[in-house]
Amino acid sequence: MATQPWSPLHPFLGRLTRRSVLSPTEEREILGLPTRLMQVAPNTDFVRLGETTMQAYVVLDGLVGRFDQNDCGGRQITALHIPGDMSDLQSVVQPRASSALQAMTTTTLAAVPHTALRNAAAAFPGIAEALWRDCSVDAAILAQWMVNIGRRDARTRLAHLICELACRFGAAPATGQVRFALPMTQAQLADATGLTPVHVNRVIKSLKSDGLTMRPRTVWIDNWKTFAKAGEFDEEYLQTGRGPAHRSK
Amino acid sequence: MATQPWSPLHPFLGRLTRRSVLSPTEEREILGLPTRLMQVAPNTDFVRLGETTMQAYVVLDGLVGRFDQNDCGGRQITALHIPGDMSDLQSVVQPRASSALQAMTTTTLAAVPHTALRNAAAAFPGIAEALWRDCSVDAAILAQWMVNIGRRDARTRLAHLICELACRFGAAPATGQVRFALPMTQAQLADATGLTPVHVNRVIKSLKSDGLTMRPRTVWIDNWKTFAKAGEFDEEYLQTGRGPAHRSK
DNA sequence: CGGGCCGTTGACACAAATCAATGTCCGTGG
DNA sequence: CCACGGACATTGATTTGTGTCAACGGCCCG
Repeated sequence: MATQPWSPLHPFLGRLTRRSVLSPTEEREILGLPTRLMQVAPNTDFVRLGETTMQAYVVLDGLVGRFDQNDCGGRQITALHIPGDMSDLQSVVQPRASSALQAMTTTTLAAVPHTALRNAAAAFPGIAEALWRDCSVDAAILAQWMVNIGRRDARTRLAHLICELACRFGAAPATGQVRFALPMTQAQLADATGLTPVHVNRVIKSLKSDGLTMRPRTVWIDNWKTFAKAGEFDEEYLQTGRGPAHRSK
Repeated sequence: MATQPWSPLHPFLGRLTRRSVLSPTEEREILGLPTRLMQVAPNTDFVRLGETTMQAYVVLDGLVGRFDQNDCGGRQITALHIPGDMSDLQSVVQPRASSALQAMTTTTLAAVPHTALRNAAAAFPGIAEALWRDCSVDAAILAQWMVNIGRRDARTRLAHLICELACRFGAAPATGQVRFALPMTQAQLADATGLTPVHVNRVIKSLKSDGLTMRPRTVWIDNWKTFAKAGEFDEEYLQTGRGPAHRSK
């Protein structure tokens, strides 16, 4: 890997190889995918509902939310994408966007054309499988969010979301203390949890008793184990450990 | 197609080709996949949480639910699979089950080994893409359910679910009247909507004023358009129309 | 005939939404 | 440098949708 060429897609490759086994050729193929870098201002959609896209977007820096709404304008965030994530992977097989993608802070993206991804997937079964697996992990996260929203009270719900983000950001959940940057407003947290901004505020206050401190852009957790229990959190579903090497022969 | 051999997987092929374009060879490949037929009694899990599976299951008859739970035993159904669906497609790339699969009525399944699916996907890029696309539509449905649970009140929520099922069952949403069989108890509807059985009951009664009648195993809707409005339902996300033929060259 | 599952209904409790202010920070422009 | 405005956070009072508890009824099936 010392001789790998530089590519903006390194974080993305890292995300893939954390879960899937790729051959050196396949890794080179990923890093060699054509990209177009772009920067997006906070609170602006870069994919709009119903739009047909020709590319998928790797998040390099910042935070991206997938936004859906009901008919009365109620917003629901159905996914959050952090650096390394391909925020629109499914658009490769489903180019018409069924929800909007919005940068939640100043965000740097690498756009990768669908054609390039599709050709890579067709030529290298290992890549196809890795991409498919990544979609599938996203779906597992979605299912957890559903349990969260459908069957947990506001306190547990918010704690669970924060735990998930702590894990995904790799904020050392082994140690007692956890601290990470989270560039989300309380209103955005409300949109992600199906709550009200006001109630999110109250819940945050209430979670102080479980060792949570939130300042504008940072999260502080006194004791990971305690707090994870408050959020009924079990990181299993994040598939942090790389699955067995399912290589098609 | 008149000369196609008989296969229990015809319904599954139909599901795939409604959304993806497959070559005749690829279609034959799908139909030729090895299967093992099995019948499952009502309310029994055929995939348990945490289990590692070696096959995926096509629903041939009946109804399958994907069950998750919180730590207090609250159940949440995160997906429903009707005949033609591959109920566990993601297990191909993620064999460790992150939720349980339960037959909700007497259900007939066709088990297809992962190895066969993976080999087919590796040999035929069109098949890989079709499978990937199907996973992706499931994810879109999941996202809609999240909006449903997170941002709609109980009435709208239940109406939306019923509309979705009506569409997926192909219950002629063009005409005014709709009628279809739905083998779910009110408690199961509650698990799917994040509500309480008692409240589901009340909401059903309330939805009578929008032309809904539910008898034990059948749903009756007087006027589809009226009722769809009550459920804020727009079938777009079900991807009923087949997407453009994204064939990798 | 009896027992269990499911649907139905009522009274009541409570979590979260709603409404409405006020406070704090921060960038911008006078 | 200070005044202003806007975005966010915070707090209180009040309402309401949904959950909870408990009982009863119908129906099927053994």
